Formats: sequence, structure tokens, C-alpha cells
Amino acid sequence: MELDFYDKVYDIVCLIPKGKVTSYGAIAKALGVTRSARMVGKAMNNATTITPNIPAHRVVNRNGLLTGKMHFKTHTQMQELLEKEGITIKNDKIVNFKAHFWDPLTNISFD
DNA sequence: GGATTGACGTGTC
DNA sequence: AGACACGCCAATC
Repeated sequence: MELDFYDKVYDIVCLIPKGKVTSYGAIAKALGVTRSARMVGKAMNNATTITPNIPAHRVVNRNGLLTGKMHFKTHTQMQELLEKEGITIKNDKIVNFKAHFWDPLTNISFD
């Protein structure tokens, strides 16, 4: 019995180090479903809606843009949380995104 | 129950 | 290199 796709996503997101961020596609790719990044987004939707203990604010799109801020309790909380962790946000986008990027593939193994 | 949408990304032109 | 097309599949209408 393997973990469900959603569960894996939750697991990875929970494992994102503080002050680090990752992208939906990176998670999807880590799970072997590179083209199913949207599913990660759906999982995150559940995460914020049903399972708010998931730090979904550390997950952004490939451009480092805070696309999911609107789904938070307050659309400013996402930016606030990220800035609180030492990440700078400019125009709803992460500054120096690459430096804060955390690749699950190089840190996690489900095998 | 078919059609549309969506926290995205890759591939192609 | 920028723009467009497609895939993914769950949830919603």
C-alpha cells in the first residue's frame, strides 16, 4: 500500500526546511508525475482548506510567483509568512527565488 | 453526466 | 527568445 498522491505531496511540503521554498512542478516531478503539477495544486487546496497544518506558503509556481496567495485565509498571509522566514517578496514574487529554492529530489527519497 | 475550470509545467513553433 | 498548444485529472457547474 503506497501513500496516495496527496499524502506524498503533504509529506514533502511538511519537509520543506524553514526559509526554503519549492515549486509544484518540482514536487510533481519528485513523485514521477512531471506533467501533473496541477494535481499538486489541488492537493494544496485540500492542504490549506482541510489540512492547514501544511506550510503551503512555501510552495509557489515555477516563476516564484505567489499564485496561491488568494487561497489563504488572507491573501497577504502567504507573503507575510515567507518574509518572516527571511524570504523577500517583491510584487507578489519571491526575490532571488533560485537561492531559496529547495528541490525535493535532492533531499527526499520515497524509495 | 458531459463540459468547464484550475495553487502548473513541458513541448513545440 | 517569446508565444501558443497540450497534457494531467480532480472537483465543480
